[in-house]
Amino acid sequence: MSTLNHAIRFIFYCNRLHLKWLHRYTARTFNPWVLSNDPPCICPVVTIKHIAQHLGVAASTVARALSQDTRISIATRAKVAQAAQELGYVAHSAARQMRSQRSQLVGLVIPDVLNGFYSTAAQAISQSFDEAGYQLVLCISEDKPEVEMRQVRSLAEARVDGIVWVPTLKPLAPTLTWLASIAHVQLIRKCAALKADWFGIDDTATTEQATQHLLQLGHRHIAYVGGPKSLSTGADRLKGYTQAMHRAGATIDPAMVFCDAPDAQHGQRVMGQLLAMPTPPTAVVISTSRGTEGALEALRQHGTAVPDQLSVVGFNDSSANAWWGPGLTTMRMPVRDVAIASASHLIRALGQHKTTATGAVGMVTQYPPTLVVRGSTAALTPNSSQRLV
Amino acid sequence: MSTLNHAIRFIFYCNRLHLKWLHRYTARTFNPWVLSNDPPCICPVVTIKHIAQHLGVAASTVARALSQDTRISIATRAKVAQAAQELGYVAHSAARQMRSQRSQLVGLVIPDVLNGFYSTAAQAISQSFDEAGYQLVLCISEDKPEVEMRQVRSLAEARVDGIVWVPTLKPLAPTLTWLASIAHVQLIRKCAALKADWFGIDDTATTEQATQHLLQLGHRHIAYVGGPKSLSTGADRLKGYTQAMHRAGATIDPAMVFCDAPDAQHGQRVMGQLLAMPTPPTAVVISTSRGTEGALEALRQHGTAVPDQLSVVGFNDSSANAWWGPGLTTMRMPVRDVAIASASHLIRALGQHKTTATGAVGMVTQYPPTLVVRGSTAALTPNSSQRLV
DNA sequence: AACAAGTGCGCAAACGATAGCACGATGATT
DNA sequence: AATCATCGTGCTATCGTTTGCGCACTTGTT
Repeated sequence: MSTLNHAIRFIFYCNRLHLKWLHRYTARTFNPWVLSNDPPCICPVVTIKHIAQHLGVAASTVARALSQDTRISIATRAKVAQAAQELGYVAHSAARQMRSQRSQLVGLVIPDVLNGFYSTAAQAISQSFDEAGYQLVLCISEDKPEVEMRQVRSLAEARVDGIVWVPTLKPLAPTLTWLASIAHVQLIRKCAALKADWFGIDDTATTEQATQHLLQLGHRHIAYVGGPKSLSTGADRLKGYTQAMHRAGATIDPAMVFCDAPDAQHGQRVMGQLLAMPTPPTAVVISTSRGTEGALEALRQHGTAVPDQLSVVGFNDSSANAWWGPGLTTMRMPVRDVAIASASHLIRALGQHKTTATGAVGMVTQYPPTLVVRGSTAALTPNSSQRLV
Repeated sequence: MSTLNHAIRFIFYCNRLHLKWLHRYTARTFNPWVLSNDPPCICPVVTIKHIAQHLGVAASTVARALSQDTRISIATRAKVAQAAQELGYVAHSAARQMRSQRSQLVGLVIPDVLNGFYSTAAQAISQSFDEAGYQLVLCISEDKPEVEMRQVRSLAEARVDGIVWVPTLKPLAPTLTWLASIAHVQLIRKCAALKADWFGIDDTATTEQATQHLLQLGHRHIAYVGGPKSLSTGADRLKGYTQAMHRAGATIDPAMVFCDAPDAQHGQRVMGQLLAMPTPPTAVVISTSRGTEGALEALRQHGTAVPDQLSVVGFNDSSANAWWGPGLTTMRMPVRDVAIASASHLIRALGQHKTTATGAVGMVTQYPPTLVVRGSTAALTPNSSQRLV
């Protein structure tokens, strides 16, 4: 039996060996801070552990001291603050995000930043979020759904807390899926496929006012140059024009209504077409920002007399519009107000730790536009009406 | 020996038992995924662990499959990809950043985005980084050093991989300290206090060309309206004006040289002062973008005849400049090219895992401006010279 | 039949900050 | 004097991902 005895002892030995192993293993697992003797220091960044070691306190104490936790004594807090300062500590937001589930990032998806309309919005939104302690991730979608999709995906991966979004023409399905899981507001344009709080302009009113203004001046042959109908802004602005015309009993010539890409090229080309017509319109309403630029260029090139030969209402007021020829009558929009409102709304929602922007998703906040009358519109004169005969 | 044999077998049995134990233990310790029975599911986000559980493989396998690691069989990779798709997996970049030490974020610090000069740069930089797979964190410093400092601090905390930076007038010391630890390039303006690669315009050449143009037209009494001398751009542009004047033997009247805030208000006010002088200049060089806007407004309000009464050279060409009065002669700058070059340079540096932007820090890349001559400048006529007598 | 090389995948250790729990020390209360 | 509340702090699990190491199994080679 001595052999068996030995064997049993051997078993116990094995047991202890394993336990030791286990112990060493777990011990190695949770305290691997070889901070004091670390020549292979690849990352020269100071962490709270360094501060903790420096002061001889625990890392958690440092963390709490830095976040002004009242449980930590004032004296300790001061010491930690000083050490952090001396050692050049810079917090690591990604690590913080891992636990707190909040990135303090928000995404802004806009089609274009050269367009004064959107750059104004971007500036205001940037300021609002900056003040609220959020960082802004800028995405320029160039109005391309694929680009927008990629960017929204990236924002989702970055776990942005919220998104301010100007939808493109036809957002792709994955875009909507990803967005649905993030707090977000829609800006300027509405996306019917995804219910969300919306902030924008009363687009119908813009063109309605402009058309009414021209009608009151006696014009009846009024052309319209706008964006695509599939865009909410395009449809609403067309509606404003149509409504005003119908109400005044004016007939709409379908050949004088253009809804296409909202860019300068389109504006320039269409204005060229209008001017080349056998019986051109006596007035024109343009309802896109870039389209206005193109149209003005076309008018300049053709040497058209404004407003004698043609009355023009442009879109999106800027100081440059005052310079153009006789001064451009335009629709001025409170873009800055809209942008600030949308940002504030999102910030408020985020402050309440809501994943969806509000309880009542689908809120609509609409700002009124103003018509700024300058020299490019005038009453229908015998001259211009004679041209039609 | 049969007893011993049994004992030995028993030992092995125990070993296996222990291993199993160890296995179970570690399994409980390190795999506490109560994923299947988790009613208290706070975070509804799918992680690689969920995918792993779904497929019955290890999380590491999923991670490798998603990153197209060749060690994982094609079949497994396909299964993982499909499961990720079905479950709606979205990677968590913060967690990735924790290990990889790369955030795929870059910061852009510019003074203003309403200024066409900077919005053009922002657009180009945004596109470049987007294509390279980086996300852009936009910071608008409003030319305020404190704001800039706070924003750079935040960028450092976000551990951005790089920064494109338009320095403010007098960057604060901490700003420079934090920036020094991050790969960055300076854009447009130089910051002497912090050596870094710089991309910008040949600022001296801008005003030199403009002034030469006016001198060739016969002007001698040429005023200058620019930005502050403490800004590298302000100093260089003033230098260009001075050099051209000296070379032509023209005397510079200190009362006609204005270097102050580069905003529209200053431009408008100074232009008003110039026009009110007993012997006003016959020509003026304006070397800031916003200053030009203000000056044009002043000229419009005063009803000054341009170029008969006064020749004007503006700054930063835009389509609006062509509309203004007789067309504005301006200095056109390849802002887009500069911006793209700076972004590409930073992207290249980041690709080489460099912490500082390049080996040879302090590289200077300068692009030439072009003078676009329009109607706002004309030869000195007897009329305008008589006014001086 | 034994051995070497290769393939496919699992384990667990990080990354840095934070929060829950616990523990010792002090002072206050019964 | 014993118990309890309070205060200041420490320990460690956790977030989701990546990666080095290593095991098990398969195939090719002597």
